[in-house]
Amino acid sequence: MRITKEAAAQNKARVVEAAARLIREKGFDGLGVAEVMKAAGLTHGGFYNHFGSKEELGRAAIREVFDTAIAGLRQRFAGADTEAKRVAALNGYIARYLSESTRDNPGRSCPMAALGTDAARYQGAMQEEFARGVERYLQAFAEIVQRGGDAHADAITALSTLTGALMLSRACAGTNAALSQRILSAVRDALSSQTGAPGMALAAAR
Amino acid sequence: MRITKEAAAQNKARVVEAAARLIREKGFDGLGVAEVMKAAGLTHGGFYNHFGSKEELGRAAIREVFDTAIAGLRQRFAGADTEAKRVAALNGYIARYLSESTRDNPGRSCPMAALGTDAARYQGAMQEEFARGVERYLQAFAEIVQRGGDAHADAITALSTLTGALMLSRACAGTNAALSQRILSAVRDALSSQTGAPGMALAAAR
DNA sequence: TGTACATCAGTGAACGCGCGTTCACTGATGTAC
DNA sequence: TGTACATCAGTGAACGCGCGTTCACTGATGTAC
Repeated sequence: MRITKEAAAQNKARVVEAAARLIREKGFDGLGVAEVMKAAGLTHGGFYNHFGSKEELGRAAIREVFDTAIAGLRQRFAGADTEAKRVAALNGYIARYLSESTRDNPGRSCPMAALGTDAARYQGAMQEEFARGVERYLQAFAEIVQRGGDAHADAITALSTLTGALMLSRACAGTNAALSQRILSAVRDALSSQTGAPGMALAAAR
Repeated sequence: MRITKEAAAQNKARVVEAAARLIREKGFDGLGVAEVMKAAGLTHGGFYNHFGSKEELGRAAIREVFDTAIAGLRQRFAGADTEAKRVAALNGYIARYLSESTRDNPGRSCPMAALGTDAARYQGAMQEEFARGVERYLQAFAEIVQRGGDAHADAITALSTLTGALMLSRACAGTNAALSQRILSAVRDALSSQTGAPGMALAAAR
């Protein structure tokens, strides 16, 4: 039965949101069209009223995931207008990024740590969307987090360390809880010890 | 037609080697049983003479991948018995790990950077095998590369940075060559600037 | 050391399940008059 | 503002392809005597 244009747009948005969560939890290959539609409260048949293909949904989900992540990043540093506040926000960001809670909820956290190695195999539009997302996230991170020095290079190094650590921590979580925990705390300590250093906050090296 | 036991064992080894390359290139889901058998010069029907399931092959491939990687690591530092040689080997390792050549040949390089986010979704035996591999690699890395301080923690931080950078560099390679290149060189520079520091070689922070 | 038979690695066709995609249908919405 | 008709979001069955897995078969190897 036909529904309001507005209702249809909301349905589509819910499908994209569901996909943004599920793609991080299960990967693009592990995600089913029917499953996503069900998670959005719909049946699978109507999928192609909104998307030309599963890949088109994948692309929309990747954009959504980066949009959310970047918005969250900006919000975390929104009020940090003094050096002290900036350092506090930075430490909070690190502690949260490398927390058990984040590790155990990939569906709600960093796109790069959840999809990074898959993304290297994406084709066409999905590959483009992911690369654009990485660039946007790095850009936002460099702008917000850093002053002086080569901000972009520092942002790259810091994010590499963060995403790598979260990814490795997740890979071990199910079977070696101690190692998984040690990865989180080791990298947390390493990065936190730098946030106070003037002009090189969050840079893993300089 | 029946063949020599020895020949059969060689065939199985070739299948595992092919899988070890292909799983890094395409991921476990993207890898087909028939494809792996063909790459090993066989037909798909005989697969179940060697393995109980595709997952069992996956497990063997993951072990093989880590075995190869750790052997390569050990070899690189084999003759480094002085501090100067150790620093040189370390710089060589970093330069190679974060090279275009490595980036463009996932099938022959680091398991963690090629499979990390997939591994977080592995189940059962594959998950265990991967986690064991990470632990073995970290152990080898800590023993070989580091002296003094908390070697294991430093190894974790350094490897997180390396795997994260290689992964991100690959995700951008197809669509944003400049960014991909910048990721490699930024992290190369950041890590290389530390290898000479006494007692904290390769530690991203201390 | 030969000989006869059982074993089993490899082959290629076939099965069957999952999943992306298509399709006929429904009925409320949007629109033309 | 009503009215009649076309549109189209949503439904659920069905299609069809890919791929993991199974199976009957082959013939050389391994083994029992």
